Amino acid sequence: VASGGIRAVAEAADVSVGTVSHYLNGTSPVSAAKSARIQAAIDSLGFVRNNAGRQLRLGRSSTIGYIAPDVSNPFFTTLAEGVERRARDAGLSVFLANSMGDSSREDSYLALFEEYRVRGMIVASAGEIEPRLAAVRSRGTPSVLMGQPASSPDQPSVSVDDALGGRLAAEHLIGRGRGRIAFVGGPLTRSQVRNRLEGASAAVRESPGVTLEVVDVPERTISAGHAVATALLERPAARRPDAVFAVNDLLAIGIVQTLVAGGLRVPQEVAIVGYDDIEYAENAIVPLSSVRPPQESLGSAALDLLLAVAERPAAPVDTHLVFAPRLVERRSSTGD
Amino acid sequence: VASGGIRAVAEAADVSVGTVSHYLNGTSPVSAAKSARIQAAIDSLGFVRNNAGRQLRLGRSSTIGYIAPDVSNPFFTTLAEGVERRARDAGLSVFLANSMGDSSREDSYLALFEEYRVRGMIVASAGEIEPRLAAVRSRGTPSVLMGQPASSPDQPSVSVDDALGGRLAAEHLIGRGRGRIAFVGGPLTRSQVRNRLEGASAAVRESPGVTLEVVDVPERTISAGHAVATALLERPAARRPDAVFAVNDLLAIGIVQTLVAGGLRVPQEVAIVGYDDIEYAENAIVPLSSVRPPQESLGSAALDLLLAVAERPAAPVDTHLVFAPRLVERRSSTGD
DNA sequence: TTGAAAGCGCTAACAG
DNA sequence: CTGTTAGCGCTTTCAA
Repeated sequence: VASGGIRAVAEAADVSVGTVSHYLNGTSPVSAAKSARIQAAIDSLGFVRNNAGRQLRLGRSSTIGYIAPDVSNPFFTTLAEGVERRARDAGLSVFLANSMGDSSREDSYLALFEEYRVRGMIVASAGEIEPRLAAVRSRGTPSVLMGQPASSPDQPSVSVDDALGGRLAAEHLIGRGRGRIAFVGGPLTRSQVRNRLEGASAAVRESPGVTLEVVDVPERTISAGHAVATALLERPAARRPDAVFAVNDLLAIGIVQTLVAGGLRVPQEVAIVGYDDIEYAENAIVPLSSVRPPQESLGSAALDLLLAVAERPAAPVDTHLVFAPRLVERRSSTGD
Repeated sequence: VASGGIRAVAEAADVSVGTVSHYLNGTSPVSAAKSARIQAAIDSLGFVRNNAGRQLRLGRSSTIGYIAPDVSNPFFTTLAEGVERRARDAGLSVFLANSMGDSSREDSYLALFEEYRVRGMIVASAGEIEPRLAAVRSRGTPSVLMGQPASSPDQPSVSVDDALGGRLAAEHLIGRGRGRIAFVGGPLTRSQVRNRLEGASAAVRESPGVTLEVVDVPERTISAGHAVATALLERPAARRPDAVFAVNDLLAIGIVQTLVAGGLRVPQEVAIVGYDDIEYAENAIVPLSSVRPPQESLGSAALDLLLAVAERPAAPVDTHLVFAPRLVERRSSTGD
């Protein structure tokens, strides 16, 4: 059964509370005899340091908050691992919160972390969150926006060069001789989607004779991919694209599955490139070529940036980090 | 920029700290005039309630901790959603921690949540964690073990009847006329794996003429499934099983993919049943039959149980909840 | 090395 | 309705 705090320990060990604190934190040397007595008291009392008291006194916590829109997307999990690893090195802990893409949940976790006085937050959001982060920042809690470049210079962010990613995908397909490319993705209100399309578009523009068709989809799931591919199969062969660039891997996987099931050969008749390089990409029926953001680096970079701005709020460092993705070539686009 | 606490607000609004506290918590009515002044002060000062002070005073927090071994497994995420939904109804928040299957991380989050004095924890662990939970419990923090039935009567747990799940899968395959079943999974040190096998085994034992082969695998991933299926394809047709029961869906998906790619017809030549019914199961090349635990209920039941034992530590309630899974039939086992 | 004591921000009991 | 006040458990000067 739980018992008193540091005071009870002090009494049981017949020392002062200050000494117990020093023993606990190594703030100042404690004699061997007293150390032993203190430890014995801790064990027999089942003492656990109360973080509320500690944090109240210290004025700050050593926890950072990470808000992800969709914990079930492997992409965000990989990021979280990078964040955690680096946090651990810095002696910090990470609390995860799952906003499920819902902005009211996002808000309530933002508020919760603020009340907990976390050292800072890392926020991956699908929506318009900068104003909220600005408010939080003005009250003293720093944050790093993850996944999209911040528009305000005061808001640190870590993101991926999606236009470059789109360009890499398109250039690769064009380089393999494809001339009728379909871009599958949406909605274009998302900057990530828009930028990937723009990059692909630029590459196509520079290649005479190559066309780019846009297939807008509301969701980026495997089933959405099935639907798109079903429609593609119904077209006469001449009007079908000979290459597909899907805005994420789930879509791409759905497309590949349905095309193959429908008798089309991938990549001979239709080559496919996805985006994110999630674990399932490598293990799809036809291993999927994919644009790969440097997921591990993103997470640790976000934490480093957060620490940097937390130390010196008037940040002289460059606070808008953009990482370059690279293309991972697999059979879905190179196996012919 | 952040500023003082409740006292600064009181001064700015020209009221007492008690009144501010009452305003904040609705503990006692506050006149309209003062309410307005207080709110104005809060806004202009950017005041945010300090949880450390609050919690120190209250003596307990309204947060619960959830430790998952693998946030990227959709199964645990679905559980987490159930937990969160119910927590929200009860006015509680949930902090997620990702142990990545590593028991030292598990330990450090356990300790962290304990220092934070969470109302309780929900712990999904792959390993031997009961002794640790017992220690934590003896110091005053209640917990619910998720995914495996606790062996101690004092440790509340929420789990799935895996033996029943195994039985359902096997009976279904036998009922469809299959006689040579392969159980693919491992390691048998995991109780979940062992129980699923036992259930299947019992069903086979009751069906004369039916055989059950065990294919032990160290991992339960898509690639492990690929490896198993590759080996299966190399066997002469007569020595191949006519049905496969895979201990989870990732394995099953890998197996289906490789078999189909190898020219075998699923389910005509080999029928397949998986376990967990993750989202990808429904969207596999051949939609996968799968044993489905009641994921939504599991999460909310765990939270309810936690609250129940937190209220009355000498629990008269039944603290070992076991849920029955059901079989979801899809084409991989019924499409012939 | 050790002890004594102040005070972090907040809530709730009590008195008005 | 509102103000005063006593701690919640901890760290950290400051002296000894």
